[in-house]
Amino acid sequence: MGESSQATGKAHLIARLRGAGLRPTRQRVELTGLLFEGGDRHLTAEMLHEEAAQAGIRVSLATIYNTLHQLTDAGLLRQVTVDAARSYFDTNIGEHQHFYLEDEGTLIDIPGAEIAVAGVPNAPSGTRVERVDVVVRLRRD
Amino acid sequence: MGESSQATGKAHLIARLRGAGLRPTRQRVELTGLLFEGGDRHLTAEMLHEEAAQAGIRVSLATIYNTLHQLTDAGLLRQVTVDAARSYFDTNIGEHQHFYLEDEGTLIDIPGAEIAVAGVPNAPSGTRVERVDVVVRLRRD
DNA sequence: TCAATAGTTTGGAATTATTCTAATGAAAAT
DNA sequence: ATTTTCATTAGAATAATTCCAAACTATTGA
Ligand SMILES: [Mn+2]
Ligand SMILES: [Mn+2]
Ligand SMILES: [Zn+2]
Ligand SMILES: [Zn+2]
Repeated sequence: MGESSQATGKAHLIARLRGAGLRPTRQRVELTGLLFEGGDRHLTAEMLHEEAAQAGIRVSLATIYNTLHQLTDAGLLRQVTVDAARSYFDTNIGEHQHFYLEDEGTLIDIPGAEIAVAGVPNAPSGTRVERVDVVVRLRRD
Repeated sequence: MGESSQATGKAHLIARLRGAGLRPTRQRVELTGLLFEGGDRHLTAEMLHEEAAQAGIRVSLATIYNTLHQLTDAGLLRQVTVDAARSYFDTNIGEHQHFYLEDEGTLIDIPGAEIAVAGVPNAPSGTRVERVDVVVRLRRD
């Protein structure tokens, strides 16, 4: 086992990308590594770009956006809209909701089992519910 | 009663603006007229600008943004973030939630009495809950 | 193994919502 | 009526995101 546990998942990452119908390019493998190694994360395109640079990975911002959208379309990421200024991508695709710290721009998961929404009226005819999002907005006190 | 019921509220609008600490300028009076005469509405800056133009009111987009933010800060409007591409302003400031028709970009109110969120964990220390937003995202089926 | 093909990356330009600026205009105060 | 304070505006500036066309790379299948 010459490789650190960080690199352990490389084959898995490639399988993941293939499963999503995406070619496992150098960029995609490295980005999915950053995204999925290390637990649940909420990050913007800019944040991921920065993190990649930090890790010595050279990827264009266009590729960051492409990859985030492709992974989202494949169901491996979820896009979270809480701030008009920027989009967050969530590596946790399980059922859960969010605290949003408006002062920080930080998202915190609320496990889906803990929170419940009751009394949602029937969806207007011709439509179906795609998702129910709850955002608990927080402010420093 | 020479004036149509549309114009009836002019004095009221002026009082409303004064109450918010805003000078009742021609533009603000006309914009608040469009906003608050005619029930609950959800609209973007661009939509309001267009509507003003339609009504023969000449207002710059900068003033539209200024006014929407001032009214929001004064608590007469509420900003709704459901789409990364644009900001909606809601003339209904009562407690309620929303359906969001993603295909149309349309918001529909869900009365606050009908819907309930249970099981929200305590806010992290140092923070307080400012608001709990529920968005039921709909898709054409 | 090696083209041929289809899909990917990239720098930089373009787009779009929103904000900023500095000059001009209007409301409130004196 | 004058002065002072606040508001409006055109257009420039910002910032997130998307688009583009050229250069690259993974995959295919001879
Ligand atoms: Mn997209
Ligand atoms: Mn603002
Ligand atoms: Zn999350
Ligand atoms: Zn509403």
